This record gives sequence, C-alpha cells and structure tokens, in this order.
Amino acid sequence: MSWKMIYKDNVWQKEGNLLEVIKKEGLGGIILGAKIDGKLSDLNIVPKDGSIVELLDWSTPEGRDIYRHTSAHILAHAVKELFPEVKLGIGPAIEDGFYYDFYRNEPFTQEDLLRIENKMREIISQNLSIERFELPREEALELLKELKEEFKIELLDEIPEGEKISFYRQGNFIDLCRGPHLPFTGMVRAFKLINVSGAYWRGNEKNPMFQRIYGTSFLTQEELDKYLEEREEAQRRDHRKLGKELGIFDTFEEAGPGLIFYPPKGAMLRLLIEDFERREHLKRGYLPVITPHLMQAELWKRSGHWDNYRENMFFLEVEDKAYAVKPMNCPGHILIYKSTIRSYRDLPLRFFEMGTVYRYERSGVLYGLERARGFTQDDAHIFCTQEQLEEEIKNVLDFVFYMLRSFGLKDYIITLSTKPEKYIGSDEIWEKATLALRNALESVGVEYQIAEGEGAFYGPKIDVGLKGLLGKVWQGPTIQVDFNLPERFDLTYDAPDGTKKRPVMIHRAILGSYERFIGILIEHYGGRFPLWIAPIQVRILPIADRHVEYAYYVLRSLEEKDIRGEIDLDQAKLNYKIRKAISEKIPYIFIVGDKEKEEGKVSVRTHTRDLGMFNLEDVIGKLMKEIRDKKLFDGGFEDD
RNA sequence: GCCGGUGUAGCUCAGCGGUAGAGCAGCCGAUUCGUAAUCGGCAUGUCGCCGGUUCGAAUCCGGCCUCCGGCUCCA
Repeated sequence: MSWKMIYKDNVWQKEGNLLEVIKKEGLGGIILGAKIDGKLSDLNIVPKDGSIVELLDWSTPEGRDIYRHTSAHILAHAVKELFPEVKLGIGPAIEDGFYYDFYRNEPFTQEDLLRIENKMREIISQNLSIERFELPREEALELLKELKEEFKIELLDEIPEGEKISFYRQGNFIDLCRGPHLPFTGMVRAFKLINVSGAYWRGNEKNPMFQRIYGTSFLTQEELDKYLEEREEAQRRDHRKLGKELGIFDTFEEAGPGLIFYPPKGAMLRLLIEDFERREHLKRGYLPVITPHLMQAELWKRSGHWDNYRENMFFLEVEDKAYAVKPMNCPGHILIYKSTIRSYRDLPLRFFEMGTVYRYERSGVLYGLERARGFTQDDAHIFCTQEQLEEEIKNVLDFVFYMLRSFGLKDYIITLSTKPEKYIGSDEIWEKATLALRNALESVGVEYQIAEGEGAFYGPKIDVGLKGLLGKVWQGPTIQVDFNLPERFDLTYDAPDGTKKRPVMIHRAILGSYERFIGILIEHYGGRFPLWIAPIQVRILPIADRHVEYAYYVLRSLEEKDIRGEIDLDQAKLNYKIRKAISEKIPYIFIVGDKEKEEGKVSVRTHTRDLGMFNLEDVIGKLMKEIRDKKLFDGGFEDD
C-alpha cells in the first residue's frame, strides 16, 4: 500500500493517510492540496497503491485556488449562519481572490460585511475539519431539497451522468462542490472581504440577480496587506482620476456621459501620437482618406449595420431623411473604393483615416477613456486579392508591434479567433484567411491563443488585448478579415484576364482608439510619460525675479529646437516650485539662478534627483536625442 | 440595461431639520528665496436636478441624472 510523494526536489515512498504523512514531515499548514496521478485531491485521504502524489503549496496556482476556494466556503458558511434565508449560488477562486454569489432580497450593507468577516474569523478559529462525501444522484437531490438550495439543484441537474456528486461539510455547513478543499478551516490565516456587487445567476441577464461578495485571502497578513496596498497604488494610477488631474482629458455632465474632452495638455499628447502615427502610415503605403461623420440610413442598411448594430447607433432626421452618426468607418471607405473602376494593379489599396465614431454604449459600461461613446480609431481598410492577404496581414502585424514597442507597451494578449457557427463565405476562403492570419503570427514569432469559433460572422481576426490596471484587458490593435462587405457592396477589381474579381477586405486598427490607448498609457506610466510625448517637457524655475530674463532666454533656446517648455513665475520658494513640477509629472526641471545665468548653464533635475549643472546647449542636445530615440526610461539622461 | 453604493467650493472632505465650513488650489499683499509645501489677508457655492413633507430641507421622502464597484454587453 505504498505511494510516491513529490514536493520540490524531494521524493519519498510513503504509505497510509496523506494528511498524517504531511504532518509527520513537518509540512502541516504549508501543503494546501495535492495532485494525485495528475488529478487534484484533498489531503485527508489514503492514496491508492502505486500512485504518484505531488504536493501543492502556495507557490502553485492550484494550491492558491484550493486555499481561496475554501475561503469562499468559509464566507458562505458565515453568511448562512447570519442570514439563514439566503440561497447559495456558486463560489469559486479567481485570479486574486474568491467570490461567492448569494440570492437574498435585502442588499448586503457595509456593516453586514463586517459582521460576516467576524463570523468568518470565528469559523476559522474553531478550526473545523472539512469533510468530503459523495452521494448517489437521488440522495444528493434529497439533501439539496432538505437544505432548500434550489439553485444548487439546478447545478446538480447539469452534472453529467456517471460523474461523482460530491459535497463538502464543515460544522453544520454543507455545500455541493467538486472540491478539493483544505482539510481544516483554521488553515486560512489572512483574508478580507473587498466588496459586494450584483451578478446575474449563471451570467445570463434574463436570470435573477445575485449579490456577489468578493474577497481575497493570503497565507500571511503581510502578504494580504501588501496586496491591499498594491490595489490602492493601482487606484492612484487610475487614468480616470490621474488623467483628469493632469489635464489629459475630461468629461462634463452637461455634455453627456461617455463624451471625451481634451484640455490643452491632453490634446497635445494626442496630437503627438497622431503625428507619429500619420508619418508611419504614409511610410507604409497607406493613402489618407477623410469621410463624413454622418451618412444616410440607407447606406447603413446596405452595410448591414442597420440590422445588426442599430441599438448601438445614434440617429437623426433632416428633411425627411434618416441619418446615422457613423459607428464605424468602413462604409465610408467602401464608397471611395467604389467611386471608380479598380484594377488589380491598384491593389493592395490601403485607406487610412483617423476616424471618429460614436456608439451608443449602454450606460453601465462606460469607463473613462477605455469605454466611451465617442472615440477616434486609427482605422484602415485594406482592399487586396486573396493572394496578397498573408503579406498584408504580416505587414500590419509588424506595424502593430513596432508601435507598441515605440510606446513601451509589453503587456498584451494576442488572440486568433476562428470560424463561428454562423458565418458567410466559403469554407475554402475561411481556411485560407485563417491560415494567413496564423502564418503571419508565426512569422512574427509571438505567443497567441486561439479562440475557436469566436470570429465575427464575416471573417476570422486577430485581436491584441492591452493590459490595464487590476488585471483589466482592453482590446486595442485588431486585424479582421472581411468577406461580407465586399459582397454586400459588390466590390470588384479588374483581373489580368479581364474578368471582374472580388477583393478581400481587411479592417485594422493599430492602436485601437486614441482614447483607449491614451488611457492605457496614463496607467502604464502613472502619468509620467516618456519625454517625446510629454505635453510639457521642461519646466524652468527661476530662483528669484532677477533670473526671469535668463529663464526666458532658456525657454527661447528650447523652443528653437521644438522642445516644449514653460516658466514657473510664481513668487514662491524653489522647494515649492519643485514640488509642484514633480506632482505635475513634468519630465525635466531646469533651475536657473545666479550661477547658471553667469555661466550660461542650467541645473537639471527629474522627479527623483538632482542631475547637476550643464551647459544649456549640451542639455538641449541630450534632450533632443532622448526625444528622437523615443527613450522610455525616465530616470534622466545621466543614466545613458 | 441590471444590482448596490455615491454626489457639499477647482480638488480632498466636514456638517446630516434652524438657513454652509476647513485644508489645498485661486486672488491681493509682503517675502527674492538653491533641490518635494514662506507668511498674512480676501473671495469662493443653484449643497447633482426636479418634486414632496415641514413654519423651516444640504439634512427627511419620491423620481430622474452623473460617477463608482460589479454583472451583462463590446461589429
């Protein structure tokens, strides 16, 4: 009756109860669960003869999940003790913690949460043993009826025939659950309930709404505190707060929700990004186009947006004609394509537009710059032959990664979405297009995941999700192959053999939208932008009035080289001006006093430290280089 | 859109039935200053909006709106 136990670099041959063995080895409280022959398991069991038992501790994702899943059970246990009328939903571990869904008419208040936390502490200090038991379906149903857990009965119905039906019990709390769990409630040492929010039962908005209590737990209080501090730090970087503080963007209640305004600094930042991107497009053979924001409804009927996207569009009527504000730029570009006869010699044809679109997003989904009702896409539509598809996609991908690199973004998730159940176009063309996307990804050599069946009905696509704060991912770059619109608009080109052929269309955005991208940048840099896109690059601080004249001389010298500077004329002490410049996250601070004036120098500092005194020309040269190189490090040119 | 929370000066917040306050920012004055907050004075408001209760509402009640936490959605 012996089995093999593996932990870190150790291998043992053991027998008997796993939990006992772990205790004897001095690993009690460290080992949270086990993988027996590759399957997750509780600890309080006797492994089968000859099995291989891998021990899981906090350093493994599975170990953390077990710990937090048990935390969720303790939460549910506490809630049932305090509010016996509550019905249980589900309660899994998630990325940074856990949640449990409860059905209850009364909302949980902040005070309730504190009471629940206290009850949880009680349950933990009782150190109840957590036991698994399995029941035949009939008996499981009886038990759940007895417990009056109607939602759990719904879950039971969906457990496939032949699969074991397991329950977990701690004290008088019983829950239908696959497990595994910690062996004792006392093993959860540090936890915190974070908040309550609504969540539809089983994620369907037609179902009743549950109250979801989110929490997190860690092995030690120190780790928990650290996590909570990180959350607070993340909130300080939140683009919605920081972006407004720094004057990057604003919204106004009287203008309407989800409509973005750019004050001067934000507008400067955006223009700098646009300028850079515009030049890159022209270098890469894109042709600029500009299309109206308003087009007649008829056009949107032909494009299919009327049928498929109407509830997200803004409409208006003028002279008995219905118009729609564009939610997308494609129909406009298509009209330009169709305005003349196109030859195969014209292809690929790449139309680029910084196209501002408006989408009527449901009120609850708006989120600062990341999800707005009006935004500007760096949009292009490439019309090409099937043969050109792969090469074009490859070029777009290169472009995408070049841009992300330029802005210093490295955290992204790439997804290739393939043919869904409902689709148009032949299987051959789908296969070809999907292969083209895949080949392009392979040739660039990036990691990507495949979302089987997640493509649009009109074609497969590549999406790049950019990581924001607190695990949020926002779709930025996208490359979508489209077989539908060329069909609907009867797009053609003249082939070498004189026949009319249908082009393929690629919709693509490099950054996604300027709004969303700027939101990501604010959070990525905490408002401390690389020099080349910083709205104000240098703030000049004259020490006393007699240095103002020289400060202007310095400013003019900067302006001559297109460096964006300004002078702080406040009648304040140097310390105060420095503090102000740092809090405004201005990359370089030039201090000018008697010494500097006399010698034609400036003293330079960043938000962290004094870099010393330099000849004005030398500093300007260094800054110009930093701007030209789009340098990302913001610790100052001293660190070259 | 749904569930819950929230809204007072430009910002951060106090006041919670008797008619609006602090700090910072702003303005005025003094100070002319060397690497993260100089001192003094002044002014600041449809207390989110609409309606109701009350002798009296920022405060209590109802509706609407914004924003926040989620869910759903995201061609």
